[in-house]
Amino acid sequence: MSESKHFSELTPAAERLVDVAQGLIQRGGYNGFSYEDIARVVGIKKPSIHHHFPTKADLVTVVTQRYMHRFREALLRIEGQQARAPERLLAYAELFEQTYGAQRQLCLCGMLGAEADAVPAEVAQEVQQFFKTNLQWLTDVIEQGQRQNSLRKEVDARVHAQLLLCALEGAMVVGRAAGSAIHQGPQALGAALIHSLRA
Amino acid sequence: MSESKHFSELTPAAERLVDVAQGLIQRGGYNGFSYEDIARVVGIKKPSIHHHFPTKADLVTVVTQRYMHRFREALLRIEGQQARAPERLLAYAELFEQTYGAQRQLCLCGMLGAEADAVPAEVAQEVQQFFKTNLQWLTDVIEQGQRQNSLRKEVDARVHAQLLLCALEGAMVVGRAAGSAIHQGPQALGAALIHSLRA
DNA sequence: GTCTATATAAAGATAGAC
DNA sequence: GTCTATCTTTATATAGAC
Repeated sequence: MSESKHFSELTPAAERLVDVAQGLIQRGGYNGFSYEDIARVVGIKKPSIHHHFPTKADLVTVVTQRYMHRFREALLRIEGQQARAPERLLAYAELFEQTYGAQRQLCLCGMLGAEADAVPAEVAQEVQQFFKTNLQWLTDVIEQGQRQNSLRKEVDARVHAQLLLCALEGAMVVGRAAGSAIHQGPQALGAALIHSLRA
Repeated sequence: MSESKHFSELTPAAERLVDVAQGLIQRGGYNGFSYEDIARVVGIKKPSIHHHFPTKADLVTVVTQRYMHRFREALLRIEGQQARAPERLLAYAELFEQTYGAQRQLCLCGMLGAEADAVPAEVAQEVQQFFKTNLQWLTDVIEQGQRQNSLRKEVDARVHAQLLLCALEGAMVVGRAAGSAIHQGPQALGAALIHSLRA
């Protein structure tokens, strides 16, 4: 377990590697890419990557930590821009739509979560934190909406937080797997679910 | 693209390999297991596997075809045992619970779907068929329920078929990734969703 | 149907020069 | 920070004996 840099201290070269690695994971998973794949895309040689990230686990840990941090920033942004719970939930669904929309990329943590048994323990731990954070945030928002009378009071906030998160993560998996057979992206499915939650 | 045996013609030895391969994929994904892993579990040597399945793509194609076939059988069984749409949907959710419940295994096609860009084309095609079949079946059941007045008529059957399928697939991914942080399995989440669909 | 032996290539990683 | 060269291990696969 080598000590790795914090994502805030990355040089431009290292940041580029993290960018490319993230995209490759979102497409093919942890075991679906290699340092060689990154090297090809970035235009350097394989061993140069080890200078920045000694091991693959180091690299992916930083990728995941940065992803998590950016997601937290996005949640804060939503809180700053939307006052009411239903709108906050819709904006949340939009985050998943943006990830998926561009190139049918999966949520990084969705992908790594599916592979949980086949990734380094450090990575699996970051991924677990990602989901705990998201579930807590969604639960809080739903409870807030119930207090403010914008969401139905009869539903269990925790259950419906999970329902929304799972539907969004699942929409990306099923969407890319089913190809053109599916026409609803995460946003549309999320909106349908959120609609049924409204007071 | 070598011609491979049909899953109905497997010898007991070959069937055992398919069993083990399926479990390994459900835990670690296509790129998360090797012939060596299978050999270790089954108790034979690696090259013996090639006698039954020349390539990894051959093996996984058969695994997926058999999985798909069994799933179709399960859908037929539900149709034979449950007359009403809400009960059919609950029985459907139960299928996912059984897969996930035992050892936190993912749906085979959920896993392979997530990895779609990193698996052989033959496999990706089987997976696509799996999701098309499931979406069509769920849509039909929901429409039937709407005609029979057991499910709400205002909802879009196609959208809610996707919603249920995505929530169930997502529940497995999120559940294993979040660890003990999640307490609702696929069945509980599915039941909550189906409840909101009832007329 | 399974084995040993072997081939080939890829993946992850290190050493040391520039 | 990047390179060439090299090492080690693993993955996938083949050949041929039992």
